[in-house]
Amino acid sequence: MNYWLMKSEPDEAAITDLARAGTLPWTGVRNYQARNLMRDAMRLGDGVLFYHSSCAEPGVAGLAEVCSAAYPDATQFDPASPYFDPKSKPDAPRWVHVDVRWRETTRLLSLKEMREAPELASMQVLQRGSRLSITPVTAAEWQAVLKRLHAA
DNA sequence: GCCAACGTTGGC
DNA sequence: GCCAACGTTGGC
Repeated sequence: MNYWLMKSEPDEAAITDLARAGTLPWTGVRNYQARNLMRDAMRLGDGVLFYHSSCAEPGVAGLAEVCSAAYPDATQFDPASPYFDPKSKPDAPRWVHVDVRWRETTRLLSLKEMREAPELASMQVLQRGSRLSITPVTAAEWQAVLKRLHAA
């Protein structure tokens, strides 16, 4: 069992959208490191911290889980999509993604609170210059986040 | 394979 | 809108 933090812009997909849909394909990843994590390291049932980014209140907004293996991202072949990649060919898809399933909509654990929490200081998403949209989370960090989320 | 130029991310 | 940090591109 592994744990991850996955960033989503709430304008595109907020935790409320995931709660409504049940599951969502994690489309639009166009970074090789993040793709490789989905393709090579994620397993069914892995825990996901659903993080809202590029918004007024960035932070962890809920919990989800990986519910599919990696498969080709259809948006890469769609010229009308902002994620269209003309260099990617259907017989050799460049971009893949997993599906995630909603588990829980939590209170917002803000980026500010995360930065102020000593037990979360090791989280990759908090490191200087970290931009990766998908980052691994240790079991200890996962437990620490859950403890905070479920505290008063 | 180097690396300068350019593009993107994402908090502020 | 700014800008630091990092990724990608493409000429050589």
